[in-house]
Amino acid sequence: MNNSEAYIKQQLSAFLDKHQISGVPVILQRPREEQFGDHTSNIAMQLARFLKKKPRDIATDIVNFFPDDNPYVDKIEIAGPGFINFYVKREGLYEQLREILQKKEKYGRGTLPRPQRAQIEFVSANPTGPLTIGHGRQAVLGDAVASIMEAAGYEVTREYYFNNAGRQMRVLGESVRLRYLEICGQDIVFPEDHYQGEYIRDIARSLYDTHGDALKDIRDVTPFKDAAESAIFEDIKKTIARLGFSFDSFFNEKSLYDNGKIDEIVTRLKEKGLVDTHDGATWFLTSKLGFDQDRVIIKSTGEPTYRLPDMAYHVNKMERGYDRIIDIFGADHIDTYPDVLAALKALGYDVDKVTVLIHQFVTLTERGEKVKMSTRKANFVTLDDLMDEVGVDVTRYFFLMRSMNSHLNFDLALAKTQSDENPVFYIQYAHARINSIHTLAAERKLDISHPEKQKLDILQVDEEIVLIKELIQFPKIISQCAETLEPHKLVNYLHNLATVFHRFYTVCRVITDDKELSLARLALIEATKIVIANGLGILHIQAPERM
RNA sequence: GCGCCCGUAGCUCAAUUGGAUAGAGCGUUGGAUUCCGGUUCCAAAGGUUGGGGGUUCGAUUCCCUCCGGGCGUACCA
Repeated sequence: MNNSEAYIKQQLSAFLDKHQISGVPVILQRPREEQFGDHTSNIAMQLARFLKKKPRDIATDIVNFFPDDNPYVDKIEIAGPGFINFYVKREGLYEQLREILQKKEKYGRGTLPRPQRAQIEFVSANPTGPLTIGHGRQAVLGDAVASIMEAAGYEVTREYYFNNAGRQMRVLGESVRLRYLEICGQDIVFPEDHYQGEYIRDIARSLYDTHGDALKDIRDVTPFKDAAESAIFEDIKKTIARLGFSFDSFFNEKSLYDNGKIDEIVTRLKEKGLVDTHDGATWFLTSKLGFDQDRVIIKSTGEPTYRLPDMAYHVNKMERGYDRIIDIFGADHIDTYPDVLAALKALGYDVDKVTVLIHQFVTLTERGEKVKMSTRKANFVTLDDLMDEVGVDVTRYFFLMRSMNSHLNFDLALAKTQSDENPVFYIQYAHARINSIHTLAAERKLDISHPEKQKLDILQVDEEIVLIKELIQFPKIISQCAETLEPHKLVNYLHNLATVFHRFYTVCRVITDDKELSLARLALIEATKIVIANGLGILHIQAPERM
């Protein structure tokens, strides 16, 4: 929050106190249109029912309540049905512009009132194959959410939860074993429901390279499974690293069995009278908690369903003492979490700490036709393939530019052809352009080492003022994104900022014979560069010096 | 059938969480550069926000109902 905003809010609160009104929030918004000023309040319309007066009359009272001379507000107008529009003094803008130049890479960070710890779980794909484009969306989304939270002041743990036991993994091991036997020269029948991908052959090949045919009589799939798991995991980690981040921890579901936490959940739920056994299975009585049906947590085979370890895992997260716990799931897992949360709540944990983010699918199209993606059938395009085609920055940008609860339509052919005119380059270009102006400034012997000490109030052209106003939104954007956990808003902001900058650049020549003006404009574009670099940095997208 | 998400310009998507004349990109059409990077800028055309009701000063946003699409609705994860 900047000074003018704080001042206006304070005055409005004082007005409410004077009239002994409570329960009406004082909210300032930034008007959509430039002509409506810098801040706007709808409070007069909100108060109409309390004061039993016309909104415009109340607005007049409020305007009169503001002292004539104050350090921040230049002009106040009443507009439309009763909006109060505030026009701030320019001195305040220059002050805030200077703040950017002083704080540099710290600008916009640390908006959280007090430091908090957060854990965020995402990707969590079992190691049965390379990451797909679908995983890519979640990986980039999760990392960006984590990074935005870090910028706001959270200490974030990025966690990957996986299960290396169970049916899926046995099938994987068996798939490798069969390919291995094939390489050994045996005739095999490869079942349709096994993993068809070429990477299975690669793993089998490397086993053959190190062991020859020594494993051909081993019926146990374990060595094949283990080899596949470690090879695939290594691959996944490489892909993640290429995307520009890494996980702080990999949490193995198996540990929950080993330390008895799985059994403990059943016992504790039993104590609450929420567990029953019939038809050979153990049931979680969700119908007692308002759900329409009970859920099996231990199958008649004695094997738990996914719900049970999920519950134990979440209890574990709770006990680690985080302030916030974020789960990111694809839309296909939408039914998994209500039971888990219900169990947590029943066991007395504070469920409000948990935020579940569901993102919709990536529908991949090729020449207008939908491509169904399945790891098992191997008709998928891997995340690495995508990065090979369009690069890391475009990949990240593409996954981040849309709201997560909107389906992402990914036309592969289009992504390739557009990769050289992608919107991400539009933002990066602004950054590179500024750098190149700085280079010229240095050649002209202009001293730009201390832009924060520059005289700034000669920046008076509309395009300059608009740019300043856009720049100083940045801290608020970060805190809003951290609150709503929506990275696409930061993306949209940066794109808009780039637009405002390019417009400024077209109208205002930075380096001219007027030395004082040149230095002021150099300071302005330095601030622009800082904000773009900070924003892209948070999204883990490069801000290049030249392109 | 039930639950969640979505439906906005030709296409892909936004919309300050209920605000003023619903905005961008791509595509289409027409313009701008003796000068700091034209991967740029300006302009035009393009809309009954899927349909219908309701809530109120005010609805793309909230509620109801229908239509259409996606994902679930397992003793798979």
